[in-house]
Amino acid sequence: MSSMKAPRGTVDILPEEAAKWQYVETKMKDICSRYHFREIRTPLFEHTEVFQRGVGDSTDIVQKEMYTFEDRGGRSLTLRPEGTASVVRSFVEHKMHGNPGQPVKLYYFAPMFRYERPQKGRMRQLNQFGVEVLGSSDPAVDAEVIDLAMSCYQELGLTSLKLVINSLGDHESRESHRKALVDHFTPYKHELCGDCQTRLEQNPLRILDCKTDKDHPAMETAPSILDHLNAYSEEYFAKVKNYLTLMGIDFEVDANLVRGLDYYNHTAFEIMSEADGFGAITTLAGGGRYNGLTEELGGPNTPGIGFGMGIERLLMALDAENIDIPTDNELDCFLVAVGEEANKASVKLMHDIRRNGIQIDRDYQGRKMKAQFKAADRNLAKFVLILGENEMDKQLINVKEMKTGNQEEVPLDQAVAYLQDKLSGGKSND
RNA sequence: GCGGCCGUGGCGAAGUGGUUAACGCACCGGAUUGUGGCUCCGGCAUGCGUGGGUUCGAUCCCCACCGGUCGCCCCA
Repeated sequence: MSSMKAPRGTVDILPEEAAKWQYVETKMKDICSRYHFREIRTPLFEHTEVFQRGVGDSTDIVQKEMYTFEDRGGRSLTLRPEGTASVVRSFVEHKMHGNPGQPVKLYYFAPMFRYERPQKGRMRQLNQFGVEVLGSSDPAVDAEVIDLAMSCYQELGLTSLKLVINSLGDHESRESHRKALVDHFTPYKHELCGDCQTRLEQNPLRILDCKTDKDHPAMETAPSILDHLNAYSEEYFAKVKNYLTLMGIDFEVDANLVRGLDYYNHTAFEIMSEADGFGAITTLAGGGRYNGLTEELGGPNTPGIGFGMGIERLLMALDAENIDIPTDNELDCFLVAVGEEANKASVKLMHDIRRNGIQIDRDYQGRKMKAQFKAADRNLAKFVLILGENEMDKQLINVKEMKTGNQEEVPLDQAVAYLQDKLSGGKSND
């Protein structure tokens, strides 16, 4: 019984909900087209090593959240937990650095899998929309990617948004900062939480992100990455901020924003919802620059930047801000057939109507006319076509416009043309 | 992985240690031989997440497990 339910942390997206997904996807794709990004579809799973190297061994994702399995050939495979590693692997594999149009601007719409305890806004199968730009280290690209993400939310009507950005600097800056962090926190090592004691050695940057130790006095005086940026990194960050300002995009700099994945450097950003009642989880999207990741995955040194955006969280945010997604539930026509002859004729008639671009459905329960009309009403049919014995005798159909209640007799062989006229006329009059 | 709360028909929701498990919505049928609403009548859980235990007897008590939910960690 219970094994016949959707696995923990997964959900079925039923038709009513799926309509919203379609709307959102259409909007994203339209925006991507305007920013000249093209879609890429990579496999649902990869060799485990792609994520170990791409996402980073020290990350929570790799350490405890991956769906890893062995296939019949003994290969270790993993359901993708995030999008960037797969896209970069594909970029390297297909040598896209040699493609004519550089940089390569890609987007994807794909399910991700993470083995976690489910809660509001956190699923084991989640869906992300994301983009990646490979082949440019122009800060204008960083700004463009952030702008694209903000456009997605804003064009859907969201307003309670907060954009937070930071710079993690280049390798030299990070090393300098790392040393400073280790020097700073080592004296307090025994006062920090267990995770942070480990982080002190593996990735001291992430101590700044710790919620457990956030009130520790040493946190306040911790060296900021922003004080360790070298000239190049500082200028880079300044340009990104300047471009955002030029576009009128509000942001907040948070020196403690470090992001969970190992591959980030320079620009890191997060977009959060500030809507009431959004729950404990507020991050809608996160991303950043990952120069060096291509080399990690065996390709030539190619700069890159991208973000991932949770669709479930986006829909939650729309809900929290009471934004209704327009869904067209109306049905052009519903056919009411009574009698065996009419039943037979309706099969052919519906076929013709559909081939001519008009929607039509009918009753298949053998119900009486009244019940069929009820069904037509429930399905929000604009027109009901009535085909009974009387109509069959005269080779015509009765067409009733539900909104007005008007009913007309139409010769059977003119039904399609009549409906086309009525339906197009109705649209242009609205 | 840790903690709180929860688990009764398609949905919402009463309920009690002992054989009719309320009610509302939805759905189906009838009153209405071919027309959407309303009204009225009728139908709709051999079952109370699963498995054990306590008991003469459990949906109701206990335990475990599963699932949901909210929060922690972390993230989308």
